[in-house]
Amino acid sequence: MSGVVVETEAYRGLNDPASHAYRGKTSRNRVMFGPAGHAYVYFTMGMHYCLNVTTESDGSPAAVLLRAVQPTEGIEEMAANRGTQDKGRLASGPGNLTKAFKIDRNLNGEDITKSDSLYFESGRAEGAIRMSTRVGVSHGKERKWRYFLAGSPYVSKGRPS
DNA sequence: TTCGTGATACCC
DNA sequence: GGTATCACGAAC
Repeated sequence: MSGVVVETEAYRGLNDPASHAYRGKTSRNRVMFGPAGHAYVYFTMGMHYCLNVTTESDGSPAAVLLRAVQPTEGIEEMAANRGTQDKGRLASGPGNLTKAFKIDRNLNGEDITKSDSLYFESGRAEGAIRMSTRVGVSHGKERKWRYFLAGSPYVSKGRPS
């Protein structure tokens, strides 16, 4: 299975009230404090996993949340995982994304620079990248740290310009 | 719009 | 020990 990332959000620990790392290191967010290039997978809202990739150096908590992916390979498998045929929504939203790709806590802390099961390739989607405020965040709205591919049907619902 | 859902973190 | 909060999604 693979796809093109079309929507992300940035979280930078200290001084970012929306970040899990804002209140310091905990057992849950510890991988955010580690070196860059690791997967941070957490369970939230009682039913959703979210996939992040850590950035910055060891001791500096920061991560990028992957919010939406445009599926390219393994679409049938993702559809089966999601229980829907709606191609435009297979991975549109953090919870949907992890479900489509079967991502769970087994991948928490995975080194994506070495892993065979989860990794990224360089490249860039066609189209304009736009920024907006992050979704579902009550504080820190002055930071427009949500990035998405303009006009893509694969980004999650609610597309402020 | 509303409601389900459960881990986490923080308050006793 | 209890409980308020939450980087959400699906159904209505």
